Amino acid sequence: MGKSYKQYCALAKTFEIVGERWTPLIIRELMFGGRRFADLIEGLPGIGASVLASRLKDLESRELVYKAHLPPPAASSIYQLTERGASLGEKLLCLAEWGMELLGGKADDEVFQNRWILVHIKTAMDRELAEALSETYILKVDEDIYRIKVDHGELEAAQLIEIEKADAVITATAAVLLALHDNQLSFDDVVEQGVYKVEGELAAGRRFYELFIKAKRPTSTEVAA
Amino acid sequence: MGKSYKQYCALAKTFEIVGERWTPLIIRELMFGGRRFADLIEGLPGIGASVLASRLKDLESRELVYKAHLPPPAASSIYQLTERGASLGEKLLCLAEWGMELLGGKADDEVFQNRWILVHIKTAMDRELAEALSETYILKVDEDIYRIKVDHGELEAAQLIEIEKADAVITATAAVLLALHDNQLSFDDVVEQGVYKVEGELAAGRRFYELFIKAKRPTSTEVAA
DNA sequence: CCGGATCCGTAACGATACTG
DNA sequence: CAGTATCGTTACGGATCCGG
Repeated sequence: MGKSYKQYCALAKTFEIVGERWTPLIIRELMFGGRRFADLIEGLPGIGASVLASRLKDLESRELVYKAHLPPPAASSIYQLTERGASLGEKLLCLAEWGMELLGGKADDEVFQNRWILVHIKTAMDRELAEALSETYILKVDEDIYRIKVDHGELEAAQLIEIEKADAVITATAAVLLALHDNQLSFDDVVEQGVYKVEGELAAGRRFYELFIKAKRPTSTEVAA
Repeated sequence: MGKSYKQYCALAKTFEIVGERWTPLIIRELMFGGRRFADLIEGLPGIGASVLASRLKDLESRELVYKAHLPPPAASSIYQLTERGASLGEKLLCLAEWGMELLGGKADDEVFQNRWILVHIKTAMDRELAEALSETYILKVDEDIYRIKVDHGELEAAQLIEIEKADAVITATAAVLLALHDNQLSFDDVVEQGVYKVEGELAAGRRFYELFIKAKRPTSTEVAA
């Protein structure tokens, strides 16, 4: 695969793996559950099938990813993170946190997939607020359903097939969530307009917003001041 | 520069910068003080001058690095991290922490530079131990001198021109420090053999070892069990 | 349809040489 | 010392094709 840096340095060794094009994004895609080859192709627009195959082989050989052969009648196989691979994923979120400021409003030529909201949620969580909480939310974005569970600062997020019970079920479109995060809409407005629906406790729905969506970075008006 | 992923995702945006070959290592090189073009070439064996120039331009344009023109008679200029660049460096250390396990003993074809000990120290620090401490160490490795200051969990590390006073001055070769970290030598042995010299408080010299050098990962015997 | 392998044109990289 | 210029080699992106 890529050339080694030939340096006795932990940072260099890590970036021999994760510094190759697409590799960190492949790990991101696998962070919230196993995915098939075709799913990955779809989630990574622009990647070539040959590059993906090659990256997956490399990650398998390093035991960061393994291929699980589903029993018939599925007749398909999915790629999953090993425990070590998942621990790398957590570290990648450190960098995502740094990159949060690079994210202004979404440009027209940029792709966004609902699933990435979970990345956002895991990195943007207000840890101070989360310390005092123990709550489970269901988030419905378009056709996708996610479970987000906070337990005294610990966060668990996953994609679901069907709705489970939770302290609050929140329904919104990706556009609304992004606009909320970018401070283009206020929480009260979206609730009032019915585009951020909360079933269950309304206060829990607000806590979800405070925890995960509300921008922690300066708004454009604050920057101007 | 490198092609954009065209994804509205903080992780993708970050890796458009730091995912290019050499870029994370350039930031590593700048983490402990400004360096000249030629210094960088020397610290990054294998990089081409054209690639380095191009990476530095990119980092400058993103305001992660700036070029400081030293006043005459220095007649030279150095590259430095901006504050934002330094904050990225801190995040990179998260990944270095993950990669620590990839570091076995040093291979013969691998390069090692004394300065990287500071990377190691910043990522390997035993945080629990550090919480209770407030101490400054001088580390002399071959011709290089470093100041490492711990203050209740906060760590500050820099390269020095000359020795300052500190709680302990430790003198050792890089080979000894690496062998210590790899558990090939014990602390008591190296002190007794005089290859890990401590001026000042001996106990402080031992704390330095416990804090920064002692391997936190399983030894080969523990793995076998 | 899924999971690739193969081929091909283009862009990035590494090494060396050259310049202010 | 601080780069730029050139050139051969490698990696990537896109398309096509193939076996299960």
